[in-house]
Amino acid sequence: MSTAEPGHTIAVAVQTPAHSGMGDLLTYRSAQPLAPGTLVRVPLGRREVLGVVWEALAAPPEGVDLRAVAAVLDGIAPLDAHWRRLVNFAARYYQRSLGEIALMALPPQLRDLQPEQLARRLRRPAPTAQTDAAAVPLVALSAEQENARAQIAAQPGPFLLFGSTGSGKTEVYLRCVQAMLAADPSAQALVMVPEINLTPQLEERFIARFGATSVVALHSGMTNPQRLKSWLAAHNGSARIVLGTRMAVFASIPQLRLIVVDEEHDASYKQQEGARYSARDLAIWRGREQGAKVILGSATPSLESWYASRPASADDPGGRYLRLHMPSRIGEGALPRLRVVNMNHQPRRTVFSAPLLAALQERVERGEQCMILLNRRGYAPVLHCADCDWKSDCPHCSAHQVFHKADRTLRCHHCGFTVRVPRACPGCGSPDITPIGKGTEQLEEQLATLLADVRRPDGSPVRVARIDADTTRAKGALEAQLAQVHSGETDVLVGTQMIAKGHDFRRITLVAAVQPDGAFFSSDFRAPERLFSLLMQAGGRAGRDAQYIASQGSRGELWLQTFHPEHGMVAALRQHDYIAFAEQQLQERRDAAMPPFAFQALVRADARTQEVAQGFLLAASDAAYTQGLPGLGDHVTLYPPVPLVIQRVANVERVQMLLESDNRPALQHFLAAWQPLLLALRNQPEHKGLVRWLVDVDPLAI
DNA sequence: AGCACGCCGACT
DNA sequence: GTCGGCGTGCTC
Repeated sequence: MSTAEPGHTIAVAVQTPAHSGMGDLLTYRSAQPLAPGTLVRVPLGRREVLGVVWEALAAPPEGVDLRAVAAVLDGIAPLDAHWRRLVNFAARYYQRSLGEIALMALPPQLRDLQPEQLARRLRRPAPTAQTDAAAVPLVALSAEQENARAQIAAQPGPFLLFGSTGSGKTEVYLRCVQAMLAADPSAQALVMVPEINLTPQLEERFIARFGATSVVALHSGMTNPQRLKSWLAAHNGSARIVLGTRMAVFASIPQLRLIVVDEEHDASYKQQEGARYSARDLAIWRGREQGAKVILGSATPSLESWYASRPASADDPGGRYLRLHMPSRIGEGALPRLRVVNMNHQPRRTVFSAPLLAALQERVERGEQCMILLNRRGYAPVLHCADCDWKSDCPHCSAHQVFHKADRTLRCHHCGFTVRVPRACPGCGSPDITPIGKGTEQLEEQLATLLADVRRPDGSPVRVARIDADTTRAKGALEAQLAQVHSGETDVLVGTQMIAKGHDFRRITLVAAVQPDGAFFSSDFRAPERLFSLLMQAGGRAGRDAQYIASQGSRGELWLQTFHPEHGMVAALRQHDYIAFAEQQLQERRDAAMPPFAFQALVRADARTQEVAQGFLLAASDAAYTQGLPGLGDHVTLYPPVPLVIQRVANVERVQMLLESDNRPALQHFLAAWQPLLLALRNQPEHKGLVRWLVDVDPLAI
């Protein structure tokens, strides 16, 4: 077809397959010059795809027959250099192609809209505002809040807003956004929360303060048309405030001046599939690049952020962040008291110890609410045959199928494989098959029995409810169930950690973790950090309504049932002392040369057999040594491949290899140089059974 | 990743 | 005789 026709040669980012061996950018020709950032539709094979013009090339590359750009989406202003630099950085840092990140960052509906359809969409008049900013009189800030606000106004940041649950961090965010919007009539703000569930309540608060026209939300729970609409409003500047989950960090926000990352320690900010980016870390990078202040907020910061915000001392210039501390609870609500039950002194197999049961009963009789936490869905994690030792193993995974009593199924939580519960043992026919261990379903059932005779103040029987991923599968189910708790209909709420996050249950005065011990001695070095954060957050739920609690003459309590009451974390929890806990954890990390004192990446291979997966990583390791890749041996350490904790999922064997470095750029250089070697290996016949391989930079768990 | 082409089994 | 199974190969 075409030869050296006149026209312009342009490089376009399209969604090329991550490891197809194609370059980042494909080259096309265009009759008109096209500015970088312009959205175009280009032919790719037999289809036509969305692309982003990345740069104009002086000359077409040798030996490729260029095809012409099919259409230009000129109704949308080109993406600016800030956005393109963010995409470029994320692609390099997380070892993905430019096109993959660029397309991931755009609203999905743009991919399948023809220019005419888009033009029609853009002509549609924007609905006029239903809600104006309410003239709500502002409550006065506490001295701590005022100090934080003033520091954020005066300093460049980034800031770590370290404020306990109930210290009023959200009000500080609101004031900072308000000040920034007032100072600059075109300025925009980005506010991120870890989970979709938390966006509605945040949206409500921001709309009440700033009006519905200035606020848009961006998260995966929205429909594609909604997402497009929000994205366009952020892109053209009509939305002053963008609220969203981690994906919002990639929104085009040309006049971005402030970024808030609430609950910055939360693991949800790290994407766990595809491009494994950290929205919190990208927010820091984006803020610096685009000249926006960044506020990270948490009651239990990640150790990374805690370390990065350490104050300067005689022999240490201090961290890159400015730490702002707000230790007090608004309304003088006392922090909950910690109650520890030593399970070594309880009868074996006790689930609810006598003292905890008595406390629950007492609270219910007083009309108060309780919350029981257990991180395991279902009735029991495994079924077992007493005669032949059969266990309900998933045939496709190296994991047990979980017994769900409600619908009489055995379900694998890793691949979804579900069967009906057998009447007799599939191994030997014995009828003596019994559930081992406890899940939330069973706790709910047992509590209902144990508290059957307990009466609420009005004489009605106790009501036990459960909230977990199983009870909230249907759309709107979570909201409905939360509303039941708020209305006081529920006395005792059993659930997984999803009930501990962010939801304000004002009348809960007791929170109990019945089996937290797993995390004390987990192989995952971040498990203690996560448990501490969860318990502090959950404990913060207990007794937020200070007046109510005072009127009852009681105090919020956090109960722990543990076989290890001497564990250091227990003491730190008792004192509500995040600082002591963090310092102790940091010391351990420093001694073991772990993050934040070292930088990590994982390379994982998925294959049909364990041998192929291992073989691929061994070959990758060998290749790195024979090629003498930069940094290997002095700055970068390669560890031997090991199977994942759950070795096989859906009949795919999974092996991973840890890389560690004392220097972030060195690790980056190494990974970039390694990538082409991995690609070449993949095509060798001895690695035929390889399903995929992936790189996880700054992994959360190893 | 899509989406083709390509060469072998049970249906209108 | 076709509809369709998923093996493998390509996309500026």
